[in-house]
Formats: sequence, structure tokens, C-alpha cells
Amino acid sequence: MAKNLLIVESPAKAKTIEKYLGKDFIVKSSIGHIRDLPEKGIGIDIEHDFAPDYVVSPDKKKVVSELKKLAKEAETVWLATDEDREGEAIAWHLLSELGVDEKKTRRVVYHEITKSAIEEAIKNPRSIDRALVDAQQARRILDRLVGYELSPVLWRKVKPSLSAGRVQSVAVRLIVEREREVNGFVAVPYFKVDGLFNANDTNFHAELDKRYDNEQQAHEFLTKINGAEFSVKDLEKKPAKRSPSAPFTTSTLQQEASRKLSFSVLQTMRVAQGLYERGDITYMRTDSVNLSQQAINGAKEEIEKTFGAKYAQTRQYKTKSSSAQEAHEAIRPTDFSAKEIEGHNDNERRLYDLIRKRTIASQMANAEIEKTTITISQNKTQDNFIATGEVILFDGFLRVYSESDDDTDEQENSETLPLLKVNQKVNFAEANATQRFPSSLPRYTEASLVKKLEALGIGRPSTYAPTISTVQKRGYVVKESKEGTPRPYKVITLKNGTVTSATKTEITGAEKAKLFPTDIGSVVTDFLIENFGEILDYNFTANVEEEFDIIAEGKLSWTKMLKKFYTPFHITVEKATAVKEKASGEKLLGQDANGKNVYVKIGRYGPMVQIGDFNPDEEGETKPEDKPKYSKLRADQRMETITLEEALNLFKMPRKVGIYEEQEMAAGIGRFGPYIRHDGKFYSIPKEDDVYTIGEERAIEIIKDKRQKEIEKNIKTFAHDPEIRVLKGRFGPYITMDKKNYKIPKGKEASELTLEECLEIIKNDTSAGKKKRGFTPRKKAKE
DNA sequence: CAGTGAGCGAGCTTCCGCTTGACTT
Repeated sequence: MAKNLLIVESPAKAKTIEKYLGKDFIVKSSIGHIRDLPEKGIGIDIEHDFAPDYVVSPDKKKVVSELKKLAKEAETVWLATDEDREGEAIAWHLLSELGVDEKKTRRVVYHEITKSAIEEAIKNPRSIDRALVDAQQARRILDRLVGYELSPVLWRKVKPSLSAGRVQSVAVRLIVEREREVNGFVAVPYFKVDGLFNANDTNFHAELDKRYDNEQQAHEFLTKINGAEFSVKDLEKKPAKRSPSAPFTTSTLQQEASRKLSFSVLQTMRVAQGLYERGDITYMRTDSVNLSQQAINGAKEEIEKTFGAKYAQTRQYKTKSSSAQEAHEAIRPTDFSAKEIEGHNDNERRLYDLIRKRTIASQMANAEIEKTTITISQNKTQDNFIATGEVILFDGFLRVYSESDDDTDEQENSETLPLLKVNQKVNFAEANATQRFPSSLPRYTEASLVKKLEALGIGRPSTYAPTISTVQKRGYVVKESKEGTPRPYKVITLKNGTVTSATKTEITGAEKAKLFPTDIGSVVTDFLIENFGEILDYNFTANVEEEFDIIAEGKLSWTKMLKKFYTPFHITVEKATAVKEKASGEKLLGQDANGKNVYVKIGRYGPMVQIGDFNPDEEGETKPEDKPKYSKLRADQRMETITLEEALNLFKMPRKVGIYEEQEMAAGIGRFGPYIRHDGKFYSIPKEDDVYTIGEERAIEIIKDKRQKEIEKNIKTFAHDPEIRVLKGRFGPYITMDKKNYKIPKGKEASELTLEECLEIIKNDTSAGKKKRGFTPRKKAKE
């Protein structure tokens, strides 16, 4: 029987530590929190100092009973959960739930999973820090009060099953407000002038040191400098250095994996979890940029071996975020010499490579750069052209890793400039004044939202990915890509002594995997800001965190803090509940041809347009012809941006188009876009046709086309078994049976397949049994 | 999938932060 039971939070960590401690120790994990407030009901006795009703979580019953048994048999129970607020609380819950004498328990802490750190921790046990536990209770209970009192208000005022909370509601607010900024942004165009020069047989670009507001000014300037002589007025060389970024935390890993690998934050965490479980990387949910001494030595050794001693420069980074609790190390490889990892899929290899390079780069020398600025003047006006270039004198960490940036174009500064002298003449080739449109701040991606939340101190490494899932699951936010629209712009060119003007076209407004608010998201946000401004304030979390810190220092009672918060909060909840009207986001768009009011609002089934008002007579009756008319918004329309004309157009659908084969044809817009409906069948209307004006003749053409394609699609059918068909699809021929599709093996001619061969292919198909790997929610979604 | 729409209302929904596991064909 083992004398010692040591409990940590993560099973993978338990395995590692067990190796370090030897046979006198049995190491087990709690798998996170073991107790919590009950899921049903508030679970807090508010009248009696917010006494919480903790219950063992249903999915932790097994773990707890096993730990209980082992704890009883052990001489000493070591509570080795993380050294932060949540970890301290887990230790305290374990102590009270396992039913062992406190005298035979020890609390130990460490910041890194190394043999020396664990042994050192065992030598220095302490007792449980009750003040820190109280701070956690205050955090937990405040979140429950906010979440479970605000959500029911939304059920009454907006729609059932909605939710609100300290973290998610602010996340949605960020997205709603950014969308309004983007939509309200008016781009005031300007002209920038770019010159192409040649000197020492090298072409190079230089930009004019001023911009013009309009085409006329730009034109005038180019006309003025026609025939000018250009020379180097000034030359400046400045040394600069660039330093590597800190090793990864959860948030920075999510951002870089998004930019460099196009991973969603959930995908990043899933892949990292796999790497962690196999022992390839350290823990992936961390807010610390710290590396253990052992890790720094490992990185240094690897750098010296691969690149030479002058490339190594060890550093210890400091965390910028004030909310950080730093219970773990930064995310790093466990073994720096492992360049390639065995037995992993492509995504795991790519993420591992990113983590390894980032960590190694963080311990490498600065890059040394020489920045060159060349000022070119001319003899016609006082204006100068400026060329900038960069030469890397010593690549340092750049040899391994360079961080991506969300906001800037990376292709600039890539030009090599010729070696010039002051007063040297340069040859002018051409100059272009190009019309540019400034852009608004970009919409958030999942990863840039995480970055913003972290900067505000909202949420924790373990919750970034789930929060982003929650706001999407509730229908507040959608992740979407959008095709851009063409926009004309002017280019004025001076070349060969003449100035010419041309109009070109660029694509603008294209978006890839960006977060957009839904109408529900906007309406809920407006409602919450109006009624619960304090909670929706970007500083709310920071403010309560300050108080949690004071509680953790033992200088404030957690129940007092909660009471001070809850009393006024609860009054606003009751006030908001007492107001009968729904929060529908109703907006008057204008009047239709008959002078009836046209509104957009959220109805029972989502956003809609309403024409007309209710005007009941004395008996409270409304005549049927006076009742308002309704139409749902299309999927691509938003309450905030729909125009009166677009709203009225919705009522023109579905529209009678004509008769074909004695059946009526109607045009409409469905979930998959514009369609013609005929004899119960739907035919998509191609992009080049207008659903509002399409005529009978064209509609019949579309129907005939579709039928023809249907016929061509059938490569082969079998009289014996009409269920099985060989079809032509987007990716080539395939076999279909019972709504499932099967690939045709290479080397077989589709049109010559026999029924037996088809059955053989279907039988041998293996793709159906594929299992999806990943996390599923604790509770199964009811759908 | 191809479209509904006030009001009345049973009984349901919900938070944040720790952490992974998988009844049978």
C-alpha cells in the first residue's frame, strides 16, 4: 500500500509526476473541479450570507469515490492542484469532500513540471489558503448570480433559452460595436503618389512625402514635375534591432495558429490537447510566458548545436497581462531536440513545429537591421520622394521564426535599394497617383477577439474557446466569409512625358471567417447596455477582479463584497422584469405607397418586416384587410442595414411568373437563393437573372435546362435495382444508393460498370465508419 | 427548406472556470 496519495488536476500531469516520485507515491488526478453549484436553480442561499450549496458534479462521482477510497488508505494526502485561485479552491473542495483528517493532508505547489520543482515542493508544504479560496467563491457566486438572474430576464423580454453572463455578454458587445463602426465608416479617399526610379542599373520605388485630397491636385502635381530632374538629397542609415516574441500562452498560440495555420481557436486547443497528452508539449492552457531553467538550458543547447553560439541569447519574459495567475509554464516542447514528432497527423505536426520554433526563437539573439531612407528631390517643386529599405545584417532569431501581424501588409519594405550617394542623379521612369480608400478597423476573427478579451482581463485560458462557441451557439454571433464587391479607383500616370488618367477596379470588403453579430445579438446587447450598463462595461471584470484580489489578501470579506454588488444589481433585475414590453429592436423604416408604416423588428421566429399598425375598432376587432402584413428577412439581410426599398421588395415574393405545362410558375427567394417553383419542384435562378423581373419565357428556359442536366447526370441505371445509380457530379462520376455516395475506384470506366461491380464497391466502402475525434459538450444538446 | 408573426401560456432554458471520458451495434 502506497504511503502517499498526491492529487493533481490533470491525468497527463499525474502520469509525469508519478515517474518523478517513485513507488512511495501514488499520483491521481481530480480532472478539474469536483464540486460546483447545482446546474438547476441558483444554488445559493442569498438570505444567509450567500451560503453556497455545493454538490459533487455528476460526471465526477466516480473520480471522487475512487479518491476517497485511496485517501482513507494513505498515510498522507498531498493536495498538489495548481497554485492559483481555482486550484486552491479545488484543493479545498477535495479536503472537505474526501473526508480525511486535515492533519494528514499537505498542500504543495509548483510552477513547472520538472523533477527538481516537484521534489522541492514536497519539502515545503503549506496549509490551504482560505482567503484565496474565498476569492474563488466570490468569483464563482458572482458569476452565478449574474448569469442566472440576467438570463431569465432575456427569456421574458427577448426570447427563450437566451443567456447572458459577465464574459459572453461583453464578447458579444465587442462584436456588435465593431460591426457598427465598420458599417458607419465613411472612407474619404486620397491620392498617394509612387515614383519608379532607376540608378546604378537598379529599379526602385519611392513615395511622395505628401498625399492629395482629389484627382485634380494629383493631376496638377504630375503635370508640374513633368521633365524634372531628380537627385538624391539625403541619405540616412540607421541601425535597428528586432527582438523575438515571448513564448506562447494560450491566447498567443490561438492567434498565431489562426494567422499562420488558419486554425479556429477550438481546433488549436484540440490539436494542442493531443500533443500534451502524448507528452510532446507542456500544458496548453496557460497565461504565463515563463520558461523553467531546464527549458531555457534545453533551448540554448539546441540553438548552439544547430546555429552556433552567437545565435543564443537566453531571456526570461515578463507577463504583460495583469489578470495573469501564472500557475503553469509557457507552452513549449518538452524535448527541444525533438525536431520531428513521430506518429502524428499533419495538423499536430504543424502546430508542434510552430510551438517549437516560437520557443526556440524566444531564446535567440536579436536580429540586427540597417534601415535606409533615401530622400529624392527634384527641380520643379519643393516636394520629395522617399524610398525606404531594410537590410538584415544579422538574422538572429529571424532565422527560425517571425511573428505575423493582424493589421499590416507584409509585403512592404521588401525591396533592396541601390547604393547611392548624396547629389547623385537618378533616372525617372514613371509616377502613379493612385486613389486609395482608408479602411475601418477590421471585424474580429475568433483569435483577435480572444486577444481583445485577454487585454480587457475578461475570461481565462480555459474559457476562450468555449466562450466563442457559446456566443455562436446562442445565435448572437455568426462566423462568416463574405465576397467582396468591385470598386473603381483612379490612377493618374506620368510616363514618357505625358500625363494620362485611367479607371481601374479593385475588390473591396471581402472577409474570411470573421465574426458578425446577428440581429438577436444586437438587440440583446442594446437591451443589456440600457438596463445593466455596469455588467456590460468593459471594465466590470477588472473592477471586480480588484476586489477579488483584496479578498485573497484577507482584507475584505467575500460575503460583504457580494452583498454590496448584489443588492443594487437585484433591484435593477426586478425593475427590468417589471416592464411589460418586449425588447424587439423595433425600428421605423418609413412608409409604403399607401402611407402605411414599415417596421423591422424581432418577432417570434426572428427578424421580420411589418407593414401597417394594429387599429382595432371599438370592439377590439381588426378587419382582416387592415391587419399588418409580415415578411421574414432574408438570411443575408440585417435589421441595422436593410433599406426601406429592400424591405418592401420582400413582399413582392413569391411572384407569379407565368404558366408552363398547365402549371403555374412562381419566383421567390429561399434559403439557397432565388428560385422558380413549378409543379412542386424548385429550380435555382442563375446569378445573371433578376428574380424581381424574370419573365415567363426565361423561366421556362431555366426549367428545361435543369431537366436536361438531370438527364445528363444519369450515367447509368440498372433495371433490376433502380436504387443504385451511377451519376455525374461536381467531382466526377460516383455511385449513389440510399442517399449515400460512393467513390469509383481509379481505373474503372463509370459508364461500363455492371450492377455486380457497383455492389462490390459499395460493400468495400470504408469511409462510412469514420469516427470523429474531439470534445462534446458535457450535456447532450437536445435537438 | 421554400415561410409563419399581437394578446394568453405548461414547463423548459441559463453562468464561469477547472478538466477529460465514451452504455451498445
